[in-house]
Amino acid sequence: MTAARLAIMRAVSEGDHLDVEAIHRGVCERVGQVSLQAVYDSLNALQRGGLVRRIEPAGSPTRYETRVGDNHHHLVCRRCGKVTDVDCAVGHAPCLEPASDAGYLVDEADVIYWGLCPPCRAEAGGVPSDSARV
Amino acid sequence: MTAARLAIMRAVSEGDHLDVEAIHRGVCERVGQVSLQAVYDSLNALQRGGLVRRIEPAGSPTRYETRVGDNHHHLVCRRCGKVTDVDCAVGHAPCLEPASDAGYLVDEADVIYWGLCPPCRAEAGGVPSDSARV
DNA sequence: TCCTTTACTTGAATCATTCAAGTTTGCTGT
DNA sequence: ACAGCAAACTTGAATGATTCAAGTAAAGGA
Repeated sequence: MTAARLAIMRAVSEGDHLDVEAIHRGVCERVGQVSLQAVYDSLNALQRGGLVRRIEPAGSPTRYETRVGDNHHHLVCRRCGKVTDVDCAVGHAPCLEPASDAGYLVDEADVIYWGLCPPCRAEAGGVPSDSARV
Repeated sequence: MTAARLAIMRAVSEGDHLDVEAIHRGVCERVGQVSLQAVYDSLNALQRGGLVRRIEPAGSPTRYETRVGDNHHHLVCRRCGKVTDVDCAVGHAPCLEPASDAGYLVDEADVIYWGLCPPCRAEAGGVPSDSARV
């Protein structure tokens, strides 16, 4: 566990669901020049080790958080991409076990709620024809 | 609505969560040479029109299905990428509304159950050290 | 101190998807 | 029938996040 990796952990835990580029910037601010690939490499290692969690919303770059080990989900803004944590809605049973598992050995349930975050909602609210799509 | 687009609809509805390349192949078999970009373009149009649904599991290319309008989810195999439909586990309330919406205007809940499909499970089952990761 | 492993660097490659620009097609109104 | 127009399609190039490759540096164990 090196200085660079500690800086990555700090950047991820102090940031709010940052993407790799943002983490890279944060790390460089703290410990000087670190290559982007080192950040990719380290994040993969940290994820394998269970220290960070990956969030991969469709159509936007991967993000990372340090809240691991619990069963929580995410709200993702369709407009700005912001990610917000949500606790699991239903205890944990239905979230980890589908109605029928079709023979699958399920080990994780990934739940993403898509919508508009408050600021984007306010901006889009002025244009009724836009929000009609919802 | 052209012949090419009808062929796309047929390929998607007869296939099992195909990706764009597979749809393209299916379309070409039916109606002759169609460009890949036409397929991308048409699939986007069909999705905007609500005729097909997009499934974008992290780390694998986008897939399409024609089962739209209902609230169902997906099992995705970590090993081979196969996608299988699952009905919603809990009525529909918790699936469309998170415990706390944090002010978001939520319009969709995306649920993916990750695991191993039966064939991959059988193959991986022989190596206990692998399944320990689960 | 030597040796092996892990971390890191630079540079190039990959791959799905989109952008751009121009051409063809098919329909609408006159 | 025909001009005009929008949608569909084609080819070719670009984008961008991520990974691969190969070599260097640093760190820890014997």
